Amino acid sequence: MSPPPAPRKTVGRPPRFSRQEVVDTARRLVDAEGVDRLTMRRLAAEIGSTPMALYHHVRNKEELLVLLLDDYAGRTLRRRELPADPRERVLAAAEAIHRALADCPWIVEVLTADDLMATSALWYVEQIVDGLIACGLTPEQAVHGYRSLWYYTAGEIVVRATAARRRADSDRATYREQVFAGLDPAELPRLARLGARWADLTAEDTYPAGLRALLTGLLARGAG
Amino acid sequence: MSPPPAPRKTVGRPPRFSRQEVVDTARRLVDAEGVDRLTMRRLAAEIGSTPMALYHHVRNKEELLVLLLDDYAGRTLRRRELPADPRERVLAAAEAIHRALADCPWIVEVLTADDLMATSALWYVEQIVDGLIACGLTPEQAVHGYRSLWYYTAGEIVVRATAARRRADSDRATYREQVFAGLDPAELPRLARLGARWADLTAEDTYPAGLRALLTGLLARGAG
DNA sequence: ACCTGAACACCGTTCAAGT
DNA sequence: ACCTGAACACCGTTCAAGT
Repeated sequence: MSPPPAPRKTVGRPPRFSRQEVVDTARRLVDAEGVDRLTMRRLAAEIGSTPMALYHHVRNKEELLVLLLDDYAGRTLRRRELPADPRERVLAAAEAIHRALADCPWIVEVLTADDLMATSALWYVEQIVDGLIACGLTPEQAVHGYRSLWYYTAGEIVVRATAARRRADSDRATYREQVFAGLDPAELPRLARLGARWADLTAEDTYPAGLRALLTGLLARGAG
Repeated sequence: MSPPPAPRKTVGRPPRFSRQEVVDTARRLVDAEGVDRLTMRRLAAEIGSTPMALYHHVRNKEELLVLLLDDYAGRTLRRRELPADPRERVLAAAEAIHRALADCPWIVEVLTADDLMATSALWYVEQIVDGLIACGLTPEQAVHGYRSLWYYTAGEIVVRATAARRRADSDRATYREQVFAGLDPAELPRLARLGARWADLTAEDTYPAGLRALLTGLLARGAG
């Protein structure tokens, strides 16, 4: 009903900086010093302004982080050629999303609701849903399948990132080794027998294999 | 080589409170007011002490959170009867872990490295690994399979929790609806056609179905 | 050994006022 | 409309001293 608001001209004071400049500066700050150092005060100083000026461009810090992630996804998730075979297309699209997130170490702090991905990575979501339908799933099954793939992918990212963060803390690694070394074989025979190998086995990158297994299962269900 | 340190008796000042009291009080605080309100200062006030006294019982706030999660897992993940059939046993164990975490809304802040679970939920991990081996996987495949199930489970929890947190923000839901309503059918035909149904479809609980699909795929790979 | 008080070096955000 | 300054109500953690 109502038309888009007409561009107001020269009402009030002209802006000293834009929302995009806020996001760009935040990105530079995060890349250079890590997400912990991204504070409203620090960012304002970097821009050469005051903390409160930022609140004219973003609602609050959470919105800034969402903007930052969208910006990141928009620039790393460029469309690329995907395989024609639908199954391979689903795998390639999921792996593209996974790779983009894995290369973004601050992602976990920002987190990962599914509607966050949806704004910037919709093209890849489309490829996954379409590929699943081409493999024989109904549209409903395809959406549910996409969600399962997304849970698996997001989980791998989160677990990987927290594990990496904890690895810095060598005491904790030692503690886990002690736990696994001291397991009672009568109580937990499988884990006790695995013992020290647990650390090596869980250090391997099993994302692609698990992704394929999940897709196999999703298609088996759809077919059955 | 060195024996465990002999229990020192009456050296220095007797403690006013124990580490377990710190954890118990923290749990009460989190249950009553949410994890955001758990600060060292608030907790010290609740205990009737000073912030710095806490640092004699926990190394820092992060250790306190890990302790808290372990405590929670220890009291909710009690062992229960699981099905004899190995496939059903794996599903039941994964669902038990999932349920425990889903009932714990502050879990995402604490996060979720796999060695965290391992200390308190080892019995369930054992059931999963053992069940996978009984289904025909090698021990190595079983550990990798457990990890895939854990990624999927952790991802569902994280996505669910952030989605719930964002649901309070009704602007964002409206925003997503707008995005889906305004999709170009020529660009993203599948998503455009799904349109408003996306919200309903993604609101459904698909954890159990995806879990079964993943397990099916893991066992198919193991067998093939 | 355990606890306290004071301090350091910060946060995100609101409010009232300026241009 | 946009920006500033000052303030509010907090943080986690260190340090030096007390018992």
